[in-house]
Amino acid sequence: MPRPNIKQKDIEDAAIRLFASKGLSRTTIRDIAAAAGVTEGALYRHYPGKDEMAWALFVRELDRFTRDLGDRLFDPLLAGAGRLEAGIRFMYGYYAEDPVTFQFIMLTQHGFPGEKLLNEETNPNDMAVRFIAGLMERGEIPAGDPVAMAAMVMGLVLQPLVMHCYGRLQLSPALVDSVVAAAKRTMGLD
Amino acid sequence: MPRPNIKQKDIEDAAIRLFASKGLSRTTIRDIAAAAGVTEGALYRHYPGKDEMAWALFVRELDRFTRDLGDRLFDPLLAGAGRLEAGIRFMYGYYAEDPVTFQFIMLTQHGFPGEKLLNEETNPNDMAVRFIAGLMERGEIPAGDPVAMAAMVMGLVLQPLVMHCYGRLQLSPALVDSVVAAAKRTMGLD
DNA sequence: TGTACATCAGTGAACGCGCGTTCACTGATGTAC
DNA sequence: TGTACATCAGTGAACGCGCGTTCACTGATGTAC
Repeated sequence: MPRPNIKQKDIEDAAIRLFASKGLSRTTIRDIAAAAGVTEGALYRHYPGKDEMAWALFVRELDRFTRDLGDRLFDPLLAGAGRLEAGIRFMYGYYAEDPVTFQFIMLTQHGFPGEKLLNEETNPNDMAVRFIAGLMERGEIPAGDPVAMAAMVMGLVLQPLVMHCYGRLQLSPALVDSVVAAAKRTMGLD
Repeated sequence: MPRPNIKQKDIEDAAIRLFASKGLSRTTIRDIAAAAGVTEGALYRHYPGKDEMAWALFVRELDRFTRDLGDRLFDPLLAGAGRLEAGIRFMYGYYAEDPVTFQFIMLTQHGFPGEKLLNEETNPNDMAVRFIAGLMERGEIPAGDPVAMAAMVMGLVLQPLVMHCYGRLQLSPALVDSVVAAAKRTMGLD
């Protein structure tokens, strides 16, 4: 009856989609299995359990996103303003291309129990802090607390995307332009 | 054995505290009852169920916060810059005074199923949109999309508080000053 | 080339725990007379 | 003032469903000889 196949990707795609839309705890193993066209036991061929799967997918996607963001924020061909702009455009492009994964990354972070992530070095916040600290050290922007500045800029950049998730705000090239401009002004890069 | 008393406040305080720290779905009725020094059934004397209690508390606290925020953003004695500054200082003061409730308001919103809140008119986002739209109409700040501007400013203001929740960022008067300055610059109020 | 065997993703039914909820009860408080 | 009664917050034990997880199984694929 069963014809072996590569269902793992189906399971992971379904899990990310459901986690992103319903949240970790309101998504059940049965939800995922049904959406992937698989029985419940199949999940346990690839992951030891639901929580482990969620965490593994979260880390995988967050690492991928953070690494690509870092490529922009530390592009050796660009100066500070260009790096910031490239980083912001990357984030908005990523969201436009794969909103489900982006939402998964953004909204499920608060859903995990012990703050496992916050010790890691591979997350967008720490990346932004290092980027800003570098600019301050080289005198490209006024000195200050890089952690505070990173928080303000990340909030400014990401909140419009959150509002779009909730259908409150339309995305447009003009919006991205205004976010870039506002971020530059906030950092003192204009 | 039982001595009747006003345990309802104990239950609600415990619930808010647990919801804020562990999230809605990882907080159980037994957690709340134990923290409030009450048996599980007591909760059902005041609310029809767990979800209804969580939602009622959330709406109550969000309404209170939003109303007080509105008092600052529409203070007839102040102009635009003063209103913005008063609103931001109110939010940081509220967080400093009652971080548990603030965290409950900020972080549990994503934990509810159908986006019940987003239809309401009594939430900080809509308040900020109306505030900014008013400034644009009166020409106090450059015209633009008030929804987009509200998202950017709210993100800029709130993200440092989120980072403080996670122990990443210290709060200080200087930080609040820099947030106020950055918000004014973002809105074109300087 | 065919045969025997190990591997392993997926099945489908069952298990059992944790959770929200229920319910008959208790006893303190307030009120009518 | 005392007595009878309604009310109602809180008790504590139990219920039952939904959930994550388990497990004996199936059958397709790859490999050794």
